Amino acid sequence: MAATGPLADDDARTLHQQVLARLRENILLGRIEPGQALTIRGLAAELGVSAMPVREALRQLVAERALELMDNRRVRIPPMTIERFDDLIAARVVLEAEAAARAMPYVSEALITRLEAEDAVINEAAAARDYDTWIGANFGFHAMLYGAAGQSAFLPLIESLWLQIGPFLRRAMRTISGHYTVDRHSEALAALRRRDTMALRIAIEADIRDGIAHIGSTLIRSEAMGANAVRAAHRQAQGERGLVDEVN
Amino acid sequence: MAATGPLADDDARTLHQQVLARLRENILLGRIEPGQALTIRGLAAELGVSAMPVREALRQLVAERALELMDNRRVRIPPMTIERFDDLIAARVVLEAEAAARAMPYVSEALITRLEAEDAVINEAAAARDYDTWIGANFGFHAMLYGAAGQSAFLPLIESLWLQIGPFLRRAMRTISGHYTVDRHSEALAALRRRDTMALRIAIEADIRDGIAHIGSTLIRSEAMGANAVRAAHRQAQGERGLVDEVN
DNA sequence: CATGTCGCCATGTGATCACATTTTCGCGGG
DNA sequence: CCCGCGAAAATGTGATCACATGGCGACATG
Repeated sequence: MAATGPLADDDARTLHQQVLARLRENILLGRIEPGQALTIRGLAAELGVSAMPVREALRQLVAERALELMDNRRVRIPPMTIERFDDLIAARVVLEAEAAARAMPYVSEALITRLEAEDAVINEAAAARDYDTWIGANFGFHAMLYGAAGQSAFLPLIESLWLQIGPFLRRAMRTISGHYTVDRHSEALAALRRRDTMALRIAIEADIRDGIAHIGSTLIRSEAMGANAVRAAHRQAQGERGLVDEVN
Repeated sequence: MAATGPLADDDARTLHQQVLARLRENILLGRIEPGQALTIRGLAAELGVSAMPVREALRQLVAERALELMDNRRVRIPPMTIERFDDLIAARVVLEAEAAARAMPYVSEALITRLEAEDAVINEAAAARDYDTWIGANFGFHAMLYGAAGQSAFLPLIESLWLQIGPFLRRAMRTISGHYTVDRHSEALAALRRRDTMALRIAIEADIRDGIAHIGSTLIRSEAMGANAVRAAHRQAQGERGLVDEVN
């Protein structure tokens, strides 16, 4: 079920492109559980295609670090470790703060309006615990901002990081309970309106550190401690901070 | 000739892995000219394999942004533009400075000795105009440093950037004449010995900006002006700065 | 009980082919 | 000369198959 059903019949793209897009989305949105079987023949059967486009798509996802090739030549969602998580967060902070600053001159009022609409979608999805939309719109918000200048060499790098974090992010979201609204996205939007690049950098970094970095850090360290610590770590996370943008 | 000859017979890796490694190396070292034919059947014939491992390797290289998939479904070395070049340099600066700082606690005296040896290789290769070794050892120096802690999520990102810059870097090297030794690597090594993280960050950034960013910037802006400006830009680059580490 | 061996099955890899798509080339006309 | 058209050639895509590799269970042995 890692492919979540067959491909549509009337798509003009090559099968490989369709398979790749499907799997990327499923990884980004955390729909594939770690440990779930990812075999070429299994995915091909589920998607209703031959093995070829699946093989090539898997190669591409390995290259993007969304999937990991193991010694037995199978692929899997890479397990999250403390060190890897810290690396991914640090890389997100330096790349996304820089990408946002570089995008600033290209951000129009119309784009700010669209970003606001996307932020509203995020907040609704968070309240409704619609994880697909929550992650998808969140990524959409960031990609929209960094892509304001059009093609950017930063975007594929950032996308690889999101793909790597996606499965873990969904699990981290599930540890959140309650509903508060401390909103780093609105701080970023305010910085954009004021054309304040430094404030934008700070807001993007705070968005990452106060969001996924905080909740994810709690989750991954609790996993390293064992299952019993999950509840204590969960209560700590709940008590300390607002939660909506914390999962960015 | 983009593959530079057939594969070796006694390699234990899968053919796909061998093809991928060969093509990655050739792209990183700038052995493939922009515009050079990259067809599946052509590469397969040159490497002495069937189309399959070549197809899969090309998919992977597209995912790493080393190659670009065009509308006609062919792949090519992506052309360098001013905007893209600026993005790639900025991304290198933020990622590599951070990766170096994170690696600092794991850098041993033995590693510093190995870095010094690699730097000597770079200097010899530069003096001898051995572009393969010059680029390869330079990348080796950086990868050795950032990989001091072992696996790092930064390294694949950085490697993608080097793959994207590689073909252009080789061309930029060819515009350099004369032999001076202003050495940013030795500044980085000095910072490592002193355990001075800020100085290391500064040295890495200076290495990138005073090196490839400077020469490459000259080349790409001259290309945007036209071929006649190449000589004027070339003389300017020669007159201003030492040249060895400037190509980093 | 633990360990090793063997056979079977699932899965990945590489080769090949047919078909789809794109490029090249030759010819004719203006 | 250039342009358009059609055919042939080159190239990419997807399907299929045979073989290689790895995992697992059953069985034998100490």
